[in-house]
Amino acid sequence: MLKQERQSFILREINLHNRVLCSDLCGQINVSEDTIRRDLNELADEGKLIKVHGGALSKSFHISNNSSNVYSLDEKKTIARKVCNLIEDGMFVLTTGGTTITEMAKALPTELRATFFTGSLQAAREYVHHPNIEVIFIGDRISKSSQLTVGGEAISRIKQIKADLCILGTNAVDIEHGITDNDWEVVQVKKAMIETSKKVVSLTISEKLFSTQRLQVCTLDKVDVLITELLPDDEKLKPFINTGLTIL
Amino acid sequence: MLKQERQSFILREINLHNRVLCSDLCGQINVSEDTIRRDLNELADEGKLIKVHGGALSKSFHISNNSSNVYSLDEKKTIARKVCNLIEDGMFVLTTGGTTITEMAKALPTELRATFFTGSLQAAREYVHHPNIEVIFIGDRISKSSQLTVGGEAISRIKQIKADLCILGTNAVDIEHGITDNDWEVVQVKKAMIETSKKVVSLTISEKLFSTQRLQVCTLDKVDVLITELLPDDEKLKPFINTGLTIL
DNA sequence: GACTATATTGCCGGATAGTGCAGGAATAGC
DNA sequence: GCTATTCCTGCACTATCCGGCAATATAGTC
Repeated sequence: MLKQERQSFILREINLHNRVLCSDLCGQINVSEDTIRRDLNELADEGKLIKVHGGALSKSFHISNNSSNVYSLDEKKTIARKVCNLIEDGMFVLTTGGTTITEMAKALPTELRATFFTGSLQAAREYVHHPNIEVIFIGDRISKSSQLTVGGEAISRIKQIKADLCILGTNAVDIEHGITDNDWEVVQVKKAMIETSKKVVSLTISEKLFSTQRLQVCTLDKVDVLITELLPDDEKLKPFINTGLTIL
Repeated sequence: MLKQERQSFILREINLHNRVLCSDLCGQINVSEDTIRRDLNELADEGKLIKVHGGALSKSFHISNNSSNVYSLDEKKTIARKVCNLIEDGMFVLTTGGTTITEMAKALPTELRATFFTGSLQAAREYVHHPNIEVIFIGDRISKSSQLTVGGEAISRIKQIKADLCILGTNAVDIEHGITDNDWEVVQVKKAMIETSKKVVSLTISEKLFSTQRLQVCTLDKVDVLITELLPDDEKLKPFINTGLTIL
């Protein structure tokens, strides 16, 4: 293989997986690690990737996806790890957007093969980086405030999908009012998602428990699983357990 | 074998495999490696391929894999400024993705009020930042390599839109072969976009002029306006002017 | 046909690029 | 602290490149 070919291969690999290891690459391309290292150094000099000990990282990933200003990042990462366990190979998964969903997308195991449906630009951008996930975007008008598809067309598309799992990034949850939100159009979309899915999972940081907003998305009996960063036996979650929800 | 024969054989070979080796070719054609090398150098001077140590690479291959970081940013900004003049208030604009389109999105005047349709995640993310632009995303499966919507659903949606303007980020343009690309699914989408639009604008950096890829998107007579970073009276653009295209 | 100018090709020798390997330095993880 | 990788440097070997030269083929001219 020619040098330039090899470097292109490395760049493709990096755009796909966001990172590469010297040891992996030398197996895939069948050259010595020294050669790979030299390639990575050259590409790093050209500014096409970021060289790190043992491999290299995608530059775009690092710049565009710096989660530095995400609120409660650690909590969201904890949530992300938990929700990954619910997703199995071959599933059809319908998701909303938001930072929690974005963190989940990053935490998805590499070997997972599933089909993800979403109307969120942020979420879709994360999903496409995953090597084995098929991404279907639900089209229609994009709401500027939420960067989410809204509108009748989107809703009728969603209703055609019979998803195994619906993963909702949730703004407010309360025993009495269930899941609530503040954007009418987004609520319509979420309602459609819940309706068409076999199992509904709500992700939320504990701070948003017992809070409400103006518009109801659904009552708690529509929700199957509630995931927060807390341990399932936490005192705060007791009232939710009593409603019959599964807590993770 | 004649020299021209040999060179066109090499070009065919390169379009087929994206790369050739000096050592392989001299066996196939039965001439010395020196002759092959001279041929490759000539073809490289004419801009028909990229010469590298040990062989040569297809130009398209090289460009498409290099665009991951912002390649030729200044040129793209120049293009962006020119295309903005074509967009008027109230228009329905259909666009593809790519870095050139992304630059255009950033350059759109704040007071412009128009409706933009796209299947590109990158482009959509830029459009939503604009205060007065309505963004409609064309949904369906997202192609990982191009981060663009592809598939029959997308194509049938596109055909329902009667756009005033279709703005194509273009990978390769040539007098004889028109606009060409290398991803079958993306080509189908672009074809649909061209078909349904009143006016078709092609954006490309001059480096991609006179280059071809494997699959034809459309012939030049389908294109109304060609925009590059060059001045309209540039020598390189002469052949395109002769075809009746408007050059900006 | 004879001659000349030019293009094309193959070959040679020195220069250069690309690769792998070895050994010591640097780094990450425990 | 220690150990295991990973990194870097210098070196050797090979493939490739480049310029010049000679042989041959081609085209045009008288």
